Amino acid sequence: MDWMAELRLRGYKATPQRGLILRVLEESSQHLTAEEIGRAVEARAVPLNRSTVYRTVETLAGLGLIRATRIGRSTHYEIAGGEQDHHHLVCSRCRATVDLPLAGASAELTRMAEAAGYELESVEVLVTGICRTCRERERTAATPG
Amino acid sequence: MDWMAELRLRGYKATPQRGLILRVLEESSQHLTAEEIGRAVEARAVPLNRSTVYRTVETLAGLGLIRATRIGRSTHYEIAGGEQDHHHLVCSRCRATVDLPLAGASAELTRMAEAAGYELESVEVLVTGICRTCRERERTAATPG
DNA sequence: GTTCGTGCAAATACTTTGCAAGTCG
DNA sequence: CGACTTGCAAAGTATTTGCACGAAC
Repeated sequence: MDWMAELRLRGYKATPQRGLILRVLEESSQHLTAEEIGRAVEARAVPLNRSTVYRTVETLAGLGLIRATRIGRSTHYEIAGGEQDHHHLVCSRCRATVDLPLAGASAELTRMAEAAGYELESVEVLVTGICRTCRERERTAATPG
Repeated sequence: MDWMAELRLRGYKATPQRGLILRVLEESSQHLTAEEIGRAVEARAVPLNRSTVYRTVETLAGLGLIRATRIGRSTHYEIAGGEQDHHHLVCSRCRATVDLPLAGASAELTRMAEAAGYELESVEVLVTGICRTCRERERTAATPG
């Protein structure tokens, strides 16, 4: 995706910072925090202020180019690729996260929201559990010996 | 519910602070933040340090007596009454929150989590929308004249 | 009397804001 | 050139921690 062109097309300035943040998110295919985005961009030898990260992700989320998700105490960002209705399964120990492709999950939710008089905006499903790795680590640690 | 007895029964000290926090949550039937809990207790003329609130809600959540939910940037707490599987519909404007009784929502999620190698712990569904009041206020505000 | 819990103060993590300087179109 | 962006520094909000005193059992 040519992010620079996309930004200009929408009437936003195509700055190197915006391009880098989008590229980093695109290549990571992960949910990154503002801090992680900053470090990833800086790994490319481009200094990037955290305020800029925060302001940029807000702008990009507003444009629908990226999606924000609160996990634990920080907000994580990811490229708003194809599947709109995917959610997150997070390990409560190590924070490892996998996506849950929850295709039709919001159908009933929409109905319920409308019944409550709300105009639906977003559905965020956050499932927590313990991943296999952490479970095995804990089992091993618990083994007497 | 006799919270003091419940606490002692489980081997925890039954302090007035714990009792008050539980009572406040029970009576509010709302999702309160740590700050709101503190203010509500203090409204009963009992000073209550915020650290104590945070430590207490963590303890009580660990005991399963209350439930924690992240809404926006702060964590909200509520009495862990009957319906385990209820979730939240929040107005993105005024933060008004209603419960969504999502009975069987986690059945499929459990299956998916297990398929991913996770042992399920919790399912949190956070739906945002615009409540009727806010929509009407905005419509009125937008009316030319 | 011991152990656990609380208050206080300071620290931490995450995020937001005001303002001057810099860049894009 | 002018509007939009960035960097910097400082502030703000939410939460956590160390420690000494105090309360519950």
